[in-house]
Amino acid sequence: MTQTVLIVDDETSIRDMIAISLEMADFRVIEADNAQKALALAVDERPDLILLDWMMPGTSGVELARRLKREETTKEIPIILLTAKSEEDNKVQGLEAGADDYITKPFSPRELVARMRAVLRRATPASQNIIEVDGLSVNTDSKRVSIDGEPIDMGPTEYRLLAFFISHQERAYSRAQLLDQVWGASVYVEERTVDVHIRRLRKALGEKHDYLIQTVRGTGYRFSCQRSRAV
Amino acid sequence: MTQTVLIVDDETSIRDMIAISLEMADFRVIEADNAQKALALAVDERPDLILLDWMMPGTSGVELARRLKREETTKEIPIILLTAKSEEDNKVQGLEAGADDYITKPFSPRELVARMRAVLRRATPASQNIIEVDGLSVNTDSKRVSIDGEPIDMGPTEYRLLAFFISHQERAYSRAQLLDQVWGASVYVEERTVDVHIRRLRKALGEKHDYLIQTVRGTGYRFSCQRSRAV
DNA sequence: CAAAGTAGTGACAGATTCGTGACAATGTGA
DNA sequence: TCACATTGTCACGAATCTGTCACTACTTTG
Repeated sequence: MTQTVLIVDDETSIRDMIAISLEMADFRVIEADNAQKALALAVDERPDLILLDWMMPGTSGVELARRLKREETTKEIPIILLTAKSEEDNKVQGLEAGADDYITKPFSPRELVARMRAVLRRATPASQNIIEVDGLSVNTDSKRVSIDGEPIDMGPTEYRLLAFFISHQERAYSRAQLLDQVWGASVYVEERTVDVHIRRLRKALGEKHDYLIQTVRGTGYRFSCQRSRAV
Repeated sequence: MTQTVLIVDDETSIRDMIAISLEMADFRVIEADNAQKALALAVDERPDLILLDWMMPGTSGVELARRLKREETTKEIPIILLTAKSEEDNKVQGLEAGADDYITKPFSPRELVARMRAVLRRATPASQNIIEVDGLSVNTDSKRVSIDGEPIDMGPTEYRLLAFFISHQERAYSRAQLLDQVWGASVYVEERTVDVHIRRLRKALGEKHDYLIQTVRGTGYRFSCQRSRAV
């Protein structure tokens, strides 16, 4: 879950110093020395946060901030302005341009990281790893399953089974394969045990979604959102 | 609220001199004469600031600074480097290692205290950092927790646990991860200890809010304001 | 249709995991 | 020094999960 930060500053030495501090604080860092490149990188890489120098030759930091906040793809990314001036009107101007915070040079790495965390906390509800199929969503970060937005409970084994299935859809697995994948290769349990857990999983999914777990007679089970037609 | 300062220097005479100046300025002082002890003390005592000698036999001050900034439990503690050399590249090297300021020997006690106060002031950003969820608010500056405006009490560990959780919502953490994040990587306690502190935290939150700390069976715990539906 | 094979289902005992109160050790401040 | 708060550990019981079985329902085959 490393977060990426884009540093935009025309001075290499400043960029480097910041980059080192941030990498130590476990951020991934990408850099740009002008507005043009910054814009391109922001769109391409979708950083979690942008550090923007106020003074730059060509397009200024404020102008760039304004543009970033206009673009649909980048408008959600929080921006912190770096400024050498401490005048109040710069602050206002910066915040009006859409910056989320600003910090006055010189600043300590500590202070910078602290501000960044504050901004990130405010902004990001932490990106989550979610797989969704027909209203059924499995969140592997919170280890939670929800149907039409409502979280539902199930046993650990049922959860692992579902998590495996939802990331291996449209493929039939034998009971032995499921035991290997979900229980682990070193566990010895009866094959029919799989049936019981499949039953419990179907029950947890409820009538509207239990069709997702399909029986492949003579083979095993399959997860698929395509319903089969009876012959 | 007396603040604690850790002095790390291999020369007893220098340590003593600094210690006396600082105690007179109403700081509590703890000392270490090598990197090993310093690290241990930093983790145990969580000083508010660390004064670190650049030149020490064995692990150097820079190296120690780097380590301190890597550890989750100590990375927030500001560091001032003491150096006999005044070369510019040392300064850069020190700041790169994560130091917040540096001061060149010889220095006057007055100057030292002034710098320390400056760093400590910077360390506590004026902006109030408040995270609020369903009437529960955690102020990470005042380190206070309140429910519906009413301040509530809890132990330091419970506070750290809650502070971690509230800024890492909707994610399941194992007991080992929580120990790493909240207790620190170098602390060895039983995993079940987490359970006990979870219990204490839940108790402190009271019946209306203890649902926020959810058990993820077979895994660990999760902070979330979404209640699950039983099946 | 009968027989054989395959999957669904409910129940249950044992195993695991978690909640909880108690306690001793330690730290802290008066 | 004493009272008090905090912390980590433990032991016990409660809650939940798990694997297995027995039985039923259904499907395929001959």
